[in-house]
Amino acid sequence: MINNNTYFQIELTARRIRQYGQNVLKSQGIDITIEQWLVMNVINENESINQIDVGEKLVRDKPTISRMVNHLEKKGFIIKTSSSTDSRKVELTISKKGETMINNLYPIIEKIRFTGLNELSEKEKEIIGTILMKIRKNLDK
Amino acid sequence: MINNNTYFQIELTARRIRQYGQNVLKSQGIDITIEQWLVMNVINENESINQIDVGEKLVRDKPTISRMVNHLEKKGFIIKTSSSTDSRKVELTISKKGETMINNLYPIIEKIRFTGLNELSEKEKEIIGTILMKIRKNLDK
DNA sequence: TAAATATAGTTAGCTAAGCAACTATATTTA
DNA sequence: TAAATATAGTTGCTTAGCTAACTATATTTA
Repeated sequence: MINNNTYFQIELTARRIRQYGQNVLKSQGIDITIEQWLVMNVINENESINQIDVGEKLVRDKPTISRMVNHLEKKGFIIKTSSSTDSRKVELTISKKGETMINNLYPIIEKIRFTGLNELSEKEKEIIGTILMKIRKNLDK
Repeated sequence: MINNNTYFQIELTARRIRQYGQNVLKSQGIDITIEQWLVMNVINENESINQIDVGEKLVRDKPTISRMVNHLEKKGFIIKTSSSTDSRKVELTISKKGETMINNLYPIIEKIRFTGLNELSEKEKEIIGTILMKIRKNLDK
């Protein structure tokens, strides 16, 4: 049966997590997607980061990051300036509005994380991390 | 760090699996997506199934299945007829062309599955399955 | 230094997922 | 049985992911 397959379960769980998180954000009246939050968070933790580096941290390709960054800029959450030392590059920072959003978001994101994972022991988290990494390594050969 | 987070790893692994599988299919010159294959497979295992039931088995919503089914029909892999007992429903079956595709696909899909999972013991597969289910259950509360 | 190559980012085209609103047919229930 | 409700499927809108092809700027190398 397809539903017993490990791949299927990984994919299903990933989808369920995104869906659950999105619903929580929506229920709080917050106009941002989980993916957009991830980008915001990376920029927040890495002042003046460029798009390539955001993509590397989130393991997303260039066009995906490009569109998400432009989207976040349009929403006024981030500021995008051209690098003065290398004009191919962009420097991304969080705007005042973005900062406010992040401060609102942190506790909610923590709650989302907690909901799915609170019944997992540290040992279990470690085990699942190890197994997932093993799978990715096999696929990267 | 974001990359140590269990959610992030699940999502990343899911993406990597899809990506790897798609590349293998492409390299074999097979014009089908992993998602389309999943739908084909469900129809193949459940003669005359309708779209709602396909959606339930794959945990996808109605519009997603509707579009994928229409896509597969256009490609000539499946046949879609209106149910004679309930004209709201549809009856999905695999066409001759679809059957040929499935027969070609089975060994390739097995190989894809094997690549990522062959170094996992049965015990590990069981453990990861249990943990993933636990996460989903927490989110469904 | 001029030409070739590498890097950063964008645009276009595709598939898929999700939600909401819709049509059409079946079933319930008042 | 007529009206209300439930079910199956479709359409429209949005976001995201991927590939390929493109522009522009930097860096290498011949």
